[in-house]
Amino acid sequence: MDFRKIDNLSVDCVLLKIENKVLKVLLRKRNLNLFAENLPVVDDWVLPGHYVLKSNNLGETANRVFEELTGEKHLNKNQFRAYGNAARINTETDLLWVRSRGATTRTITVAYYLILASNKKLLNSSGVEWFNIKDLPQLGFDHEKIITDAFNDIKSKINTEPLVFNFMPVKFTLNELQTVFEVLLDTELDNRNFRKKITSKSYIVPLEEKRKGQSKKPSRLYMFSNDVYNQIVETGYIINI
Amino acid sequence: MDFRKIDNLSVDCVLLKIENKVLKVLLRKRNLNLFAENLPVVDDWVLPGHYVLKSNNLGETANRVFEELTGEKHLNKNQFRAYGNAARINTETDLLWVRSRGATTRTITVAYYLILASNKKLLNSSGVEWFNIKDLPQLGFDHEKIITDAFNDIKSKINTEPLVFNFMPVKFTLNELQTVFEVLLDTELDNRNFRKKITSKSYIVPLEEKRKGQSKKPSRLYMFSNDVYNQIVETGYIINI
DNA sequence: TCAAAAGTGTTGGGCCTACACCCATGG
DNA sequence: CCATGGGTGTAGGCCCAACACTTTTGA
Repeated sequence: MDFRKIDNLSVDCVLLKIENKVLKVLLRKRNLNLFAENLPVVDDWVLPGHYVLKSNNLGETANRVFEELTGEKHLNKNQFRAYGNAARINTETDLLWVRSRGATTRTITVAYYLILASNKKLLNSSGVEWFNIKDLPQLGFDHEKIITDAFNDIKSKINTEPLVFNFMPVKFTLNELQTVFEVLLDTELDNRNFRKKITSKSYIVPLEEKRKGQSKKPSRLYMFSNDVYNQIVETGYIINI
Repeated sequence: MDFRKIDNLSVDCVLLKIENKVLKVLLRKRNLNLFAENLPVVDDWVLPGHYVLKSNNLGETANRVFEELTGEKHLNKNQFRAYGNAARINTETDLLWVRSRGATTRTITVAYYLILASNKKLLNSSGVEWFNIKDLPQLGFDHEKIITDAFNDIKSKINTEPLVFNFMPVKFTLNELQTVFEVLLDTELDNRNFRKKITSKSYIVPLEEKRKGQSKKPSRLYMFSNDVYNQIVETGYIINI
């Protein structure tokens, strides 16, 4: 195992979750005081990421970012684009920051998005915060574009890949699932029609269990079965909202 | 302009075209004789690519590969994935090859696909050859996987993005377009239904012109209008074969 | 005149949309 | 007993798939 980092290669992660009908991105505070006067020279937000170690794969690097934040392994992660323009790092603050890290100013970053279920909590949330994707703070580098690209990729895949279920806890209600679609697509859906479509899919399995307490009337729980989905997908079946 | 290359970063290009109802990939002969006996140590095929120069963007590097082969600029190109596993270069031949080039054995490659119209000819085709994507020769590195990934990406986008038209000359007949869909999706389509769908799209514009000579009966030519498409796309319109 | 590809319409069924009220429970 | 979110059925229309023959020309 070689723990030295490749000084021009990093992985950035767009962690996403839906909470209270809002799509949120996790950002890390970037802060650097160069002068005694305590004037922050760099004071904005960036995506969580890591330089890639000599012995690590790209995906392993994304896993590591995720583990440090959540304490958990194994996750759906999607690589969606690499960013490596020569002038990608060009503002004074970005250059300052990169140099302070002993990295090169021509850094390639490979971007992943990782979707968290709404009930997941972060293990370590110091220096890190969830932001509404429609109301982002000042971001460093080209990270605003990276977030936009991630969101667009997700939207483009939502009808053909079972991505949505990553936003869900293992057991979920149909109304919760509908909300996820509505938030991601930014529309309203007809509840009766939605239920018909969803319950017609063999890979969305109704459980005996009902959830009590959340609302007045108990609601039936469903789960997504990857096993069943993988059988079906061969014949071109998709979710079509 | 800094012409030194970044020794751990390359761009590989999957050039694709459809010819005689066959989807073809362009490969470059890889050949290296290390010993006087003239035994070829490396003798297989790889994707055309380049190391990235310090002053070049990733996309510019893809453009350069394309220009050297076709003599033309400006092209639709799609970045679809980066490959950077630590053990990505691991066979004896691949290691030998990379070292002979003075590059590092931990190289990240960013992959693009570029689609050529069926009537386009290569400017410089020495050391390079078109192969049926279903019948590839011995390939170096992980280039077989890269080609598979490219193909899957195209298939996944074919119904939602106007990718197919890149396989077409500017002016084309409906039957030619149908063939492209059939080759890419590996199915047969009903000619009457296909024509109805296609001619219902305002961005596929019939021309006055007819093509003579190719077949007995002259056939009407159509063109794809990006202008019109861009207007329409906002309202969620797509090609739906 | 015939071979070869271009081009053309209709019908039945399935699927999708639109739409309003009752149910089960907690407070 | 009432407030709250959970849950249900139908009818009309649109779209899609299935299907076979005529047209135009070159040879």
